[in-house]
Amino acid sequence: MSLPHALLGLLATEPRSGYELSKELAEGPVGRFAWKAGHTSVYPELNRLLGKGLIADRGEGPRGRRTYAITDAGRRELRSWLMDDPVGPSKMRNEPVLRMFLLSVLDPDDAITVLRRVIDHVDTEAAELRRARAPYGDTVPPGPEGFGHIAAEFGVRVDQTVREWALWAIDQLSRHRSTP
Amino acid sequence: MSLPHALLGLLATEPRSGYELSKELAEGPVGRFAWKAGHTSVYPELNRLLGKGLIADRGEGPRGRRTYAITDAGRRELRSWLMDDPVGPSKMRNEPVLRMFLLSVLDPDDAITVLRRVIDHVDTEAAELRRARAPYGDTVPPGPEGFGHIAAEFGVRVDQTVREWALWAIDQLSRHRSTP
DNA sequence: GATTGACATGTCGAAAATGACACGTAGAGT
DNA sequence: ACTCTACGTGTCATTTTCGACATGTCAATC
Repeated sequence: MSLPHALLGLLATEPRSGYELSKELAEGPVGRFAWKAGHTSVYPELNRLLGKGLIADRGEGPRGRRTYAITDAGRRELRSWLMDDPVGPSKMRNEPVLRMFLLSVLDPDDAITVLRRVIDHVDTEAAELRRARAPYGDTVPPGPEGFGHIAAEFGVRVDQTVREWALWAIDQLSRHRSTP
Repeated sequence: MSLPHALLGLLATEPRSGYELSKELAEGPVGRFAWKAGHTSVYPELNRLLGKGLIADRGEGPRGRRTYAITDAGRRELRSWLMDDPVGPSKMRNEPVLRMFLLSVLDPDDAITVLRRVIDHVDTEAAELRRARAPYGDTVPPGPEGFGHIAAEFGVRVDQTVREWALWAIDQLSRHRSTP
C-alpha cells in the first residue's frame, strides 16, 4: 500500500494534476524504478487522499484539469512513513529482473540473445535519463528539480549496473557453451 | 501475472516443494530482488499450474510435503515468455527505492539519517549474499547452482550501486545544508 | 515427557491492481 | 473547417495479492 505515499511524495515537491501524477507513475523515473501505476489507480486514490485531508484541491484548470497540493497532515503522514517505518524486507516486483534471474533455464545461445536485448534496453533508457538530467550538470539543484535529478541519477547507475551484470552473465554462460 | 513464471523458473532448475518455493519468494534472492510473494499466493498458484499441466506432482514426503517438477509444457510456456515477450516497460514495485526517491522531501538531516539506515541495510544484505555465493568462488557452476550464483551476484552488485548512490545523495544533500 | 520451533499446507474475506470501456476538451497542423 | 493528437478524468468487472486464521507434523532440547 505505497501508492498513496508515492502520490504524497510527488505532491510534496510541487502541486500537480492527476494527469501529471499518472504520467510520472506510468512512464517517468518514479514509475520505472520505484512504483508503477496506471491512471486507473491514481484517480481513485487521489479522491481517497482528498477524503482523508492529506491533499487539497487547488481548483480547476483548462480541460477539467484539477491540481492537487499536499496538506500539513499529508506532510506529517509522509514524514512518519519515511522516518518511523523500518527499512526491512518490503514489497518488491521487478519483472525485468525476474526475467534475468530465470534466463539460466534457457540454453546459453537463447539466454545470450535475451541478454543482448536487455543491454539495448538499458542503454536506451540510460540515454533518456541522461538527457533528462543534462540541464543541471553535475550538481543537484535544491527544490523540486533536485528530486528528479537524484531519481534520474539512481536510474542511470542502476542501468549501468544491470548492463555490466548482463555482460558478465553472458561471459559466464559462454564458458558453459564453449566448454561443455 | 508473473508469479506463475517465477514458479516455473524455479522448478525448471530443480524440483521443489511449495514450502521451498515460498521460502525463496518470501526471503531468498528471487523474492528480494525480483518477485516477492507469500505462501498464501504460492500454494493456490501451484494448484492452478497443476491444473494446466505445466507442473507435475512428484508424490509426498515427510510431513505432507509435496514436491513439484516442471513438465515439458511448462518449459515451453516459460521459454516463450522469456523469448517472445518484449523487454518493454513492465510491472515494477520497489518500496525501498520509492522511499529513497521521496527522501528529498525531508529536511537534509532527516534524509541523511534514513540514508545511513539504507546503507546499513544493503551492507547486511550484501554480506549475506556473499556468504551464499562464497562456496563457488568466482566462477559460475553449471546447473541449478549457477542459477543462484548469478542471482546472488546481481544482488551484490545492485546493493553496491545503491550504497554508492546513497553516499552520493548524502553528499549532495549535505551541500544544501551547509550552504543554505 | 513436555515444550518449542521450524516444517508444511491450506482457506477465506478484504484490499489493491489491471484492463477495457467511456466521455469530453484544447491546440496544432492541414 | 477538419482532423489528429495529446490532454484530462473517470467507472467497472475481473484478477491478483495480503493478512488473518486454521491445522497438523517432525526433531531437538530441556
